[in-house]
Amino acid sequence: MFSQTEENYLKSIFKIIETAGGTATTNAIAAAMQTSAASATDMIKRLSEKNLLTYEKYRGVGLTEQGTQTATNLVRRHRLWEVFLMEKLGFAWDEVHEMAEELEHISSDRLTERLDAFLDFPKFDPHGDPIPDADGRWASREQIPLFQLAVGKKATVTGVADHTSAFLQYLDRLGLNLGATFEILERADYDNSLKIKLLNGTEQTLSDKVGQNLLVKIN
Amino acid sequence: MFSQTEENYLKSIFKIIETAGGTATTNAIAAAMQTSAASATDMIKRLSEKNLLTYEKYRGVGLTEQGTQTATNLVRRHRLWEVFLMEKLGFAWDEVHEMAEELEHISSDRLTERLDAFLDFPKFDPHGDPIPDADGRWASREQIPLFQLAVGKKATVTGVADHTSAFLQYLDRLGLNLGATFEILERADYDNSLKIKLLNGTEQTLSDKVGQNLLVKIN
DNA sequence: AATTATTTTTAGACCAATCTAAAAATATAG
DNA sequence: CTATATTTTTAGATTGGTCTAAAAATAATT
Repeated sequence: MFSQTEENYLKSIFKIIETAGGTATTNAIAAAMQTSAASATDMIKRLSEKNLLTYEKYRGVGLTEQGTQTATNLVRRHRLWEVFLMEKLGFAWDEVHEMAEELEHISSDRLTERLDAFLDFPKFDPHGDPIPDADGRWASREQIPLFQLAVGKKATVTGVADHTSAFLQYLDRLGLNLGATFEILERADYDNSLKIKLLNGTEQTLSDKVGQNLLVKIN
Repeated sequence: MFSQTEENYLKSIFKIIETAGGTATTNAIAAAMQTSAASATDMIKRLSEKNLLTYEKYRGVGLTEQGTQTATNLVRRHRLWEVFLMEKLGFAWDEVHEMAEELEHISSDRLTERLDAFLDFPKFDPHGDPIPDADGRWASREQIPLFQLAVGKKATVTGVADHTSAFLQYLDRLGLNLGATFEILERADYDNSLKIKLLNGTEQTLSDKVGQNLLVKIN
């Protein structure tokens, strides 16, 4: 249907619009794809000719109905494969992204649906990000960044805002895997660092940066 | 490492040399890839520059050590994914080939090895074809075409020589899945057709063509 | 409002993979 | 051993995706 490159552009544009809102600029797209603005312009033209993007020169791009649908489906495939790689093949959560980047381009819808069933219709991937269903509907995740929580609250790790290996491995070392539960003991006003206590009794001090990027559910 | 096109050429060349023996001609390669001889020549040059093929103008091509290794690894991945698609996702044996054609290009060796373990290190794929191990060694399949069997013998289906959907679906209808056991009741000298009896008592008449393409193990 | 800076697009070139048409090498036939 | 047929290679063009450099449009500054 579409080339891998086209699909990757589409995913980047989808993400930009999702986070920045409104329209995606040529420069933002080029940066996300780690290429030149000239190349991005070329691809934007191609994708808008295929009715995946709405495009006005110098005014940025938006996604059409079909573009949104295609991008959503890519996200769905990517996250389902991530679940597969972790749950079934035993990979760690910082290893699965690259492989999923390749697997998401396998086009068969029947494969996607059977994989979904095989995995028991998961609603969230190993990073806590929601998996859209076959009709493109998203489960809302009731999660907030840790730093918004008050001292004394108990919380459970449900996801991350920073998907880098460095962060994920650091969390592993801290014992903060997906599903880990802890209590906030105190907050230092000086640098917004947090002291927490895990279920097994170990205490940890978390920087403001961790507090920003760790997503939790209040218990 | 290599492009999907390069990998597909390599696989075709591997298969040609495996069956025809010796060297693969430009025309044979072009036919297998459903393209022109000119395109095949181009790709042959590219692949021999990358040390995957031995090539002398007008004299056909052979595989280098590295070429054989790469092609074997592709066959390994393809067949492992076929096992996955059938055993874990429940696809029928005539549906899995196309999807495996895409999945085999996923490059991670760690993924291949974990998939192999997840599937319990299968030695044969759903069509009875052997799966080479990580070092490129093949399990020998002790299977012969049904037509070579004498009347009165009992046999078990272990594979097929014809991989078309038409044949596989026909076998399904006859009740001759992988692992099905039966006895040869009689052979008609006139057209080499065979009458067999399955374990559940049903009798079937098989044409010579089926006898040629159905691979079995003697019980 | 005029100048400067930034963003975006165009122009022209390149590489991988493909094609058609024609040329060169090899094989076959009389 | 020529003449013909077949196979293979070369030449030149095309498409998708990329690049650099330069031009055009928009935004920011004074």
